[in-house]
Amino acid sequence: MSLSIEQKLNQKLEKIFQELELDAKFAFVKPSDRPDLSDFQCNGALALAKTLHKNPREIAGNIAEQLKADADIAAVSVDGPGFINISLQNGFIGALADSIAQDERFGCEKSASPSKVVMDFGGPNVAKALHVGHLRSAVVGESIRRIEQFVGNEVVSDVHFGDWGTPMGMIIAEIIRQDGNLDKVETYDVAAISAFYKQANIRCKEDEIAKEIARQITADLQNGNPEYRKAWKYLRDVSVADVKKIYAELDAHFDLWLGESDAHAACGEVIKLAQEKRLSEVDEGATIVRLPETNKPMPPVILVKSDGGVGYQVTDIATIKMRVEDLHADEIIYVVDKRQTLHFEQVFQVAQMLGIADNVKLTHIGFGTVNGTDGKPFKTRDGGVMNLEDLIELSKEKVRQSMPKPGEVEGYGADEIEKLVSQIALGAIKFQDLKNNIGSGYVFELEDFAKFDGKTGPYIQYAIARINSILRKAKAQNLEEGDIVIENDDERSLALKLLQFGNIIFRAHEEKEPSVITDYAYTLAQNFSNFYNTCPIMTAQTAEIAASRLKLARLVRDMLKQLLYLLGIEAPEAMLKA
RNA sequence: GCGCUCUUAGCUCAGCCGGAUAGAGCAACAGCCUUCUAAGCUGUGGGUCGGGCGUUCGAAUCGCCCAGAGCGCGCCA
Repeated sequence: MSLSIEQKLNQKLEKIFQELELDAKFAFVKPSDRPDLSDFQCNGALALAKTLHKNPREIAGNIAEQLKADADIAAVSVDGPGFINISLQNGFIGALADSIAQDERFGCEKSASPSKVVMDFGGPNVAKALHVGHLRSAVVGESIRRIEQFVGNEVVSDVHFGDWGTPMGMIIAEIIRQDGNLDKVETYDVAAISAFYKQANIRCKEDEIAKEIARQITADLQNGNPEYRKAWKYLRDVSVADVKKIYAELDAHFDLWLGESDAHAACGEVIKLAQEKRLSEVDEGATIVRLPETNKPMPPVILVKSDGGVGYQVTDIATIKMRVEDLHADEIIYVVDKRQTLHFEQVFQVAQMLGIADNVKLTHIGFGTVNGTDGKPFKTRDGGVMNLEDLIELSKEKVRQSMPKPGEVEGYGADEIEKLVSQIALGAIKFQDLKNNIGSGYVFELEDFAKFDGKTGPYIQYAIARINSILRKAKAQNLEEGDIVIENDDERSLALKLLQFGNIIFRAHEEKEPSVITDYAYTLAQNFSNFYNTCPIMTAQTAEIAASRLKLARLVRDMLKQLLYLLGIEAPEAMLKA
């Protein structure tokens, strides 16, 4: 199994650092900031100079001297205050590229000690259509799920449906208010249920009494009222069915479709445990757990509300308990809005106090909100939030306009065209979201989700489609792959880029940051575009060059497809243009 | 009030456990299709990295102060 090129160079450096009795912590390279001077650089000498009180150039010189002896390295120089610039032999680059070209993991090893990771993302609610706010959780969550899986972890994803809170009581109350009873509940579809919820929402905002009724119904529902339970089950089932459709379209995969309600029994255990450990107390009618005061405001966690119902703090704690006991999770990753940071800090802390999270790593990946141009969470002109389905359709329509009509291109009927439209539109939407750092929110520009130029999903899909086209032609002419030979700059930088794959995956996994992959996929596709323009394959000067370039192109195609897969994006075989 | 996050090109964002000339996309302008898909490529212009002080041989990056923005702070989720 081969290593990424950085790992290879790091190993060489580590050996030298050890021989020179230098701290190997600084024995690492990064792609050069000055590509005009070198392929990679090591700044270790600068860092070491501080602690050793030595001249950085002298330290760098000693390291460089040793590196020069390495046959894989073409040139080493010490520049500026003590940068070590390293350039590689073309033969070395070609050989490494050859080795990853025959490996479906491109030289990226799986984790030696895989762990069981439970992922919690999606977080849809009963009776609420998914809107743009749900896009990030689904898209980011799915990407991280695939990255974790790729590095070798066993991942179980759970949608964690919002089906146990006050909104449930609000809907039921509203239906009773309008119908007099719950007899007609099972005749309502999602749209009707959603309409009830909207009306309930307005009513409860204006009317304290209505709110009180809703709260009481919620508590009764949770505590087992059979009539409410029956209606609730129907509402929940209808909502789940609806939401499944859109997650399927987004290609977000959930192994479990559990909700807050599934933690209800465990909630009781958590409450009991807290009492036994004397961690809970009753305050203003509610059962709470107080948290140690720090410089941060830490409001107490409410286990049981004063009306006897449970809120999402307990259900989340109880869910941790279940995930540890039933699923044997080593790590639980939550991909949830950044605004929930305090909530998760509280929940994690109580889980630890209760001793139910002793052997599990709890991670909240808080993503920034999708904002409007005013910097506030995105709203449509009428003040509502944009439906996810509407957003997707909008992007699709834009793609459709640039497409040939069904039948115009051989082999592309209505179904094939529509499939293509969907792949491209969703590629654009997901990439648009994923290219932003998770933590920082981004401004939602409607047009951006229907843009296909520049740093976009379709740009990468297009690169793949062009390579596919070459591969078809090569096959027709019986051109076969041969050893990779680096004979010009564009081939060289493309190959060097390809060799970073393992390192990129490692970073994306470590930082839980899909934008590391979008960046890499984009620059790789960019490197390929240069190669495409300057390095003809079918009309290359010699058969050897053609064979080498063919392998490079195929490798780029396979890698880009893999990268897109890790982003949850499909790669069409071809891209058609009207 | 307390706490968290943020302020980089006209716009949207990278870069941030200190290092060489601060990058990309979009937008603007100028070029490139008898040659593997122009959803592409090449080039040009565009920045006192919010302001100030400090630490350092060296600061967009670390610390402090100020200004501005967003978010969060017990019975919604």
